[in-house]
Amino acid sequence: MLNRTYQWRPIRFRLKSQFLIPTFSLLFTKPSVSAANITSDDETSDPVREILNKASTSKDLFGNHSVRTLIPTLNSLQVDQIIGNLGLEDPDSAIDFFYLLRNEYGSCGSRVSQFVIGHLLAGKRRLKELRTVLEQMLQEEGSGSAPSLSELLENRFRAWDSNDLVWDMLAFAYSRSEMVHDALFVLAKMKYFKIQASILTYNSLLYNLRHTHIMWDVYEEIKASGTPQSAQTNSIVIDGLCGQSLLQEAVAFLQENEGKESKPCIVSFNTLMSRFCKVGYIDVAKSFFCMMFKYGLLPDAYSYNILIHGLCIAGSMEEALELTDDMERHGVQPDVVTYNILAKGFRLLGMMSWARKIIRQMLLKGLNPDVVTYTILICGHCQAGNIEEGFMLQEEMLSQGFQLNDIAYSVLLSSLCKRGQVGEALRLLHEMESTGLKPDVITYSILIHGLCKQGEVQEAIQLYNKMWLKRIFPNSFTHNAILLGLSEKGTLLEARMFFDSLTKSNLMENIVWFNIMIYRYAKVGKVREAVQLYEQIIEKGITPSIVTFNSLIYGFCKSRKLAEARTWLGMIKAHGLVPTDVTYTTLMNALCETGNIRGMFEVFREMEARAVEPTNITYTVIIKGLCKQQRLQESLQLLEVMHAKGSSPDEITYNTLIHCFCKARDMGKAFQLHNEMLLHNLQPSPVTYNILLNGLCVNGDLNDADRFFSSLQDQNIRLTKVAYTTLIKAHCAKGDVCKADTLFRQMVEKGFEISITDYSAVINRLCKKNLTIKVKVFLHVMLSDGITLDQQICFVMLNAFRRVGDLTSEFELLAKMIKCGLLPD
DNA sequence: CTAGGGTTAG
Repeated sequence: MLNRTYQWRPIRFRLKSQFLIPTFSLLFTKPSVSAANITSDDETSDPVREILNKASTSKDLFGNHSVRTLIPTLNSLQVDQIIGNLGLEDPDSAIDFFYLLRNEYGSCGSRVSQFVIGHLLAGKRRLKELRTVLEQMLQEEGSGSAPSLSELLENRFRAWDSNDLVWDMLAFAYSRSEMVHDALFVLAKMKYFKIQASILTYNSLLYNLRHTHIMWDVYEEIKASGTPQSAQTNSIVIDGLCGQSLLQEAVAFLQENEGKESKPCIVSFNTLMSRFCKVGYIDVAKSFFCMMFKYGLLPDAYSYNILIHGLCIAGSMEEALELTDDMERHGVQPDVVTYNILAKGFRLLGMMSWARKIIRQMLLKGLNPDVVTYTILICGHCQAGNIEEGFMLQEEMLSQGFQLNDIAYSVLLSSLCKRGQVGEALRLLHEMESTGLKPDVITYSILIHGLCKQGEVQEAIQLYNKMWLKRIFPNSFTHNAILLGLSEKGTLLEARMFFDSLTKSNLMENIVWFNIMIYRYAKVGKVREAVQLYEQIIEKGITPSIVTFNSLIYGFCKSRKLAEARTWLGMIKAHGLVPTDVTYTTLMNALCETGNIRGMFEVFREMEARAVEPTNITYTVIIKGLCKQQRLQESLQLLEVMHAKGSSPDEITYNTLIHCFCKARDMGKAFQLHNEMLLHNLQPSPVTYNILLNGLCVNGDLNDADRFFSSLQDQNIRLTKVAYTTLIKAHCAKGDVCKADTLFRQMVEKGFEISITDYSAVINRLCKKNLTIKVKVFLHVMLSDGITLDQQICFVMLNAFRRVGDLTSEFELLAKMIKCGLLPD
């Protein structure tokens, strides 16, 4: 007590303050807090004296009306004076006064007052409150404040009772607020004053530093300081080691340190199991689960949930359900998390009816769905393409008093983007922002990817820049999207430049960037460049993925180097990877294209032998192969197989078959297949119509083709340029130039871009029929369209003019050709 | 220490 009053003595403080007012006033407002005790009355302002008087006479200080009216008039100095005095006389009242100020007037007094209260709380071992007071202080001070706060504690409070405890709590609060450097500064000060830090403080610091090697310094210091370790200490180290991908070391650490001094800790085991599940070693996790029993530990709900989660992610739902039963048998009740994990497992497998069954079970248990439950359901519906159901669930959530979080919004955004409704997605982003949610790097990446997929790379880059402005930093996913957009929309060179800048500026290079580039090179037939990138991957020690190899194989197939493509199939196995449905389908497609149907079936048999499930694309390729051999009945049978297997044929499957029947001059069956598409809710594409139109032109009456074409136009069905050129060519060939002319004009009016090929197609056919007058008309239109001639079409026309004896036109054309440099002389 | 969101290939 004496010591305490000594520090509070106004004499020393006043002396100092007389010289230091300018700087000190910042921290201490004005001289002594306890001045009221000692100094003459005129130095103590009236409200302070009045409140202190009331405090000594009345029991219920704060129920007193006149005190209540005085409080709002107090300034910071006066608050310090009251707290300082009350603190000496009546700590409880001081604390009450402090809370009253904070809760009802939103003021916390100066740092001095806060530290006074801190010491009083520490003295009464009200540690949680002490932590709150300090954490609030640190929120306001921010990082880098440790030196000034330490100085205050050192100069003004060192001799106070419980001062050691406040120091420790200050370090702890800094650590919890993730101001690690400040925490270390305070710890250093404490070491200097020989104040022992508590294990809680050490653990918190250890936790914050667990992903760095400094973790060991803290750990060594804990040992050196002789502070008794808590059960938590070791599990933090274990988690840290796992986080640094040192799983072996983590296990070794557990074996060395657990169960020797104290009972081993469940948390350590849980941490290890969770980490091993995450990297796919579920069997290892299971063995830890069993080991717990040997150590005399009973797994808790976390242990079960972690293992159930691991099983669900691996798709072993049966085992996951068994373990859930086990859990109940051992008297550990499955909780909301357990059911959410199971529901997610079924969702991942696309088994939404089972997921709903799980949720029903949960409801029967009297557990209420939470935001995560709803998010899983929304995700499941969206995944199945039913966004509308997703939005209905959003409504339900809101009516249940849940607010959608950023993850639920991301799920909805992502499925809108996948459907190509990026505009809708952007609208949803605004809705999200208006509810106060902050889109994060994932949300932005989804949108950027959506925009890039739609070819709106400029907009994507704008969003990318906006993200930077909001200090949300793009990650490799974001860059994937931009690279993808550039490679699809821009030139290959542009994409390569962006790719090079990515690989140069990023320490962690991403296999997906390489895969995107390799695929692009493969697609345009630049296998050499693709292989060069593959060599770079190997040189840099990056692990290639199955996509890398599939893209390379695709490249060799595109360049008709099938033997090499097969060699690369061997490389997949050499790298410990497994060929996928894409691998085999790519090869099968290439063999089919070259007419090697036997080879195609050989690959298919290998695929079956390796138990790789064929997809609808695989079946479509086989159908294409069968069609090539005119095995029409078999291809129709395969279509039935697809329906039966639930491997739904898509629009391309039908287009393949329709094309095949058109070629076989069976237009009836072709149209029947078209109707079947509609029955299966498959929207025929412009390609479907081109195939049918061409079929009618080649096999049937041109009038049928015309009628079909107009009916499509009447229904406002989207058609491509090919539909027009198909009909135009047919009319040219049959000699109805008038009709061809009309269609050509229509095509131009629709805004399609017309090239020399389109004119050449018409002119070629007209020339064949010696319809040179019409040729001249088309030539004129073409030239006025700004299209330049090429040598090939000129010679065709010259020959035609010569045949019909139109010398004038022949010379005119020759003159034009010389002007364009199409003739040597 | 457990549950919910984003990437490349035919």
